[in-house]
Amino acid sequence: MMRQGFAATTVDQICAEAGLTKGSFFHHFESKEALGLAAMAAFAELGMGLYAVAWDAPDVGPLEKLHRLLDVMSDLARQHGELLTCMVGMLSQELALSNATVRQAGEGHMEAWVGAVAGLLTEAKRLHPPRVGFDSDAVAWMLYSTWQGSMLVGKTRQRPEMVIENLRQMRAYLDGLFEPLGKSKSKHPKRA
Amino acid sequence: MMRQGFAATTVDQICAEAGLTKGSFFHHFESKEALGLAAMAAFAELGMGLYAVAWDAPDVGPLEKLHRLLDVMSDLARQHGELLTCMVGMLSQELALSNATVRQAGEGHMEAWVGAVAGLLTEAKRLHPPRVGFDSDAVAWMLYSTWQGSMLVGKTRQRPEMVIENLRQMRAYLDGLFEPLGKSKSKHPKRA
DNA sequence: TCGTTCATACAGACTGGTTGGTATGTAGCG
DNA sequence: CGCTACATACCAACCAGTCTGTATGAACGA
Repeated sequence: MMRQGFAATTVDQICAEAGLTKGSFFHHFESKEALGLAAMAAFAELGMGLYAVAWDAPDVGPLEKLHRLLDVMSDLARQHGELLTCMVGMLSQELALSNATVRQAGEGHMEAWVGAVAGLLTEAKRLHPPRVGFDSDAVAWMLYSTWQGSMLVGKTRQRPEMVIENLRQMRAYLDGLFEPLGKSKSKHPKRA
Repeated sequence: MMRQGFAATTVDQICAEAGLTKGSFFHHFESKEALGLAAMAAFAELGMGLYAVAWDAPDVGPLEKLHRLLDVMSDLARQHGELLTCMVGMLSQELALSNATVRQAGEGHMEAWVGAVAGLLTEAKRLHPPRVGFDSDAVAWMLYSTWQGSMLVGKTRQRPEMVIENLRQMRAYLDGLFEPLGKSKSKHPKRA
């Protein structure tokens, strides 16, 4: 589904790759749509597990956690190269306007990521009062949108370096929110 | 295709909506894929026409042109609301990894937008030397990725306000590149 | 220990509707 | 006459989903 999209992926193909038959498929899944939802959920859980090593790190400040999150995302881009694709973004793009169930599921998975990041941003605001205020949710949605867009464009251009470069700029944007000027600029030296 | 994706949109459906028959369809298009490519090209041309009113404005500086471009994009988000979708992003997402022709076409359309924006950024750098240097192409790709991602996420959340808010933050990011601090902050007062 | 029961996990054949694409014909027009 | 723009009829392949059957194994009573 990540390679071909939802509609172009047939149940027969899935069964062949799984080494099972259609009878078995429809024993486990009520419909093809149900599998799509399950695939999204499984992918999201997998991803959240990876992200969690960043934001669940003990004895680490919220700003550092955000940087570690960007590290994880950069690693993903490096490891998966031209095949870096998000199941949630993929199925949402294809089905959001024609399938309300999938749309809501995608929205939910997105909210989970954004909720965690917004929490870190709010905590970071408390510890490092920024010069100009900002809305944690708005910034988190912005970061998520850029992340999704980067994977989409990076896939189309077959250029994972661009995704990493975009993440570098996200880092700069984030730092800019907390370090308006002059402050400890090299606190998080050239990562990613 | 923007509502359902490429694969889920049948030639019969297209013919019905166009008020024509299949015989006629395959007289004008060699295949369904050819229509997809044509749809992408038509959409890109339409979009570039809208963007052009920003970057082809006479007697206007490059930075102002960039801001007008963001104005155009905000207007698009406002006007199209929950249906704001890019044909290029849509078909690229679905087909980039399984259809090389569509992938290259999508890449080409993306490059056209990015090329124009990178040109403006380079010109702006000449006129308003930024405190820290940046790569025009990298920033342009970042902006485009965020634009694509915002449309994707905004569609999934059914929340066009988020797209507009993201564009606001893109504006701030852009300004931050040229106005490190203290300078004429309200040169482009609360637009978007 | 053994037979019975029953639910689960799977296989495989089948179907009715659909799909992209083709073959053929024709109306209109310069 | 010949070319373009369309229509009609048709097809073979395919698709999601169904139906029916079977192997396995746990639970249980005697």
